[in-house]
Amino acid sequence: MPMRNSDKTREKLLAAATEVFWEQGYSNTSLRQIAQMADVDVALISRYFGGKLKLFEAALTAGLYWPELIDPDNDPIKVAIAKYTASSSEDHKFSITRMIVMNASDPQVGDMVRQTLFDTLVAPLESRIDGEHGAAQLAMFFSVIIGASVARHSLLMPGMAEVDADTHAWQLRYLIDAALQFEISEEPKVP
Amino acid sequence: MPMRNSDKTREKLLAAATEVFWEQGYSNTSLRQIAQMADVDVALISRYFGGKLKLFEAALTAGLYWPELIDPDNDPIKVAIAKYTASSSEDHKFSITRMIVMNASDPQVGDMVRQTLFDTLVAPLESRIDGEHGAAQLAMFFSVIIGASVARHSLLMPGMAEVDADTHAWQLRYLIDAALQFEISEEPKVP
DNA sequence: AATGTATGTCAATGCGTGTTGACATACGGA
DNA sequence: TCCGTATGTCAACACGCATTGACATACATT
Repeated sequence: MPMRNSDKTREKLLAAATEVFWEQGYSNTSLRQIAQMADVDVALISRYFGGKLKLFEAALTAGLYWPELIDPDNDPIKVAIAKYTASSSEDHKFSITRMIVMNASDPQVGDMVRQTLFDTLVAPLESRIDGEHGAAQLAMFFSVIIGASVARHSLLMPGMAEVDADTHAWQLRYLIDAALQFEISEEPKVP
Repeated sequence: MPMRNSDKTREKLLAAATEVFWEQGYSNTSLRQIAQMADVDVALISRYFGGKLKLFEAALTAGLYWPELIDPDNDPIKVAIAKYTASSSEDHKFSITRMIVMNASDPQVGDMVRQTLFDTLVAPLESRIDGEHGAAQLAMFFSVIIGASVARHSLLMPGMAEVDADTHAWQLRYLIDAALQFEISEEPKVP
């Protein structure tokens, strides 16, 4: 009793793929699992998307919440910080972590994930940063976000995983602030 | 022409397993690959180690370079920082990143990886840290190391991946210094 | 030298995977 | 109403995987 709406089928598949790919990574996810979750036959995935890799590619961009954080009309760094550390934090909390997980989970998709990360996150901010140590500050900015996100949500590091969202936001903004004030000094500050 | 030295065989298997597990993670590594690298029959793995999971468990502790960083006779934080950011940096550079990769590569081994991470890294420092914000500082300390390591070695973030070791060490020590000076203030510092 | 055990070799098994093709059915246009 | 195409269903394939058991060989002990 097939009803003629392949678009709906495609949407269901993409939705299921986005959810499970972002949660489990690439190689730990099977097409049968996605198909079952979408209540669709497995064969239709290869038919409609052309294979697992293509489906992953579609799910990668579909599940990316970060573009909302980039506001080209304002100072991008500040907007990103404000939005990330504010209410959106818990909504987007997995976005970075999942990105890391997906990048790490399979070398086959590593380049793809990294490229998407750069295009949607780093590049928009890169042209706006200035100053002598702008590049380093930007890298350290992301480094801090990545570390905090992984420590909190993936590694469940004590002192960071169990605290409430506000406390974590404070920790995060403190580190971000430090990262953005970085400049190379004569000697490292830690003995 | 089997020669009677099963210990040697076990060592070769463990060495190969350590190398490839730490590089590729759990589920992306096959026992056949390990066996081929060690020039040993696949069946001996299950015989000697009792399965893939047990072999991974052995390789996990065997490949951990971090215990060297913990010196119980001195201030552990400072020793860890000094050793990590100094010459050992490039030797151990992958240790943290690989830990993330292995943690992410398979949910089956996530708990094991995390437990090992805590037992060998966090716990030894945890009892030594003091002050009101000691726990948060420790978490942020690791958070910074994780973020910098992943950004530099796994995500290849521009501004952090292509710089030389000394420059990266400076960035790292700067962030560590900031993390250890953290205390909750009235208002976040970043507008 | 004979024997039993430790060690290594090989094949087979069962399972899950992504992908493909043959077939069936419902729909839209003639 | 009839036909061609779009959509869905099902089975099978070829592959790689971890694991197991039967068999062969080298060694240590007697």
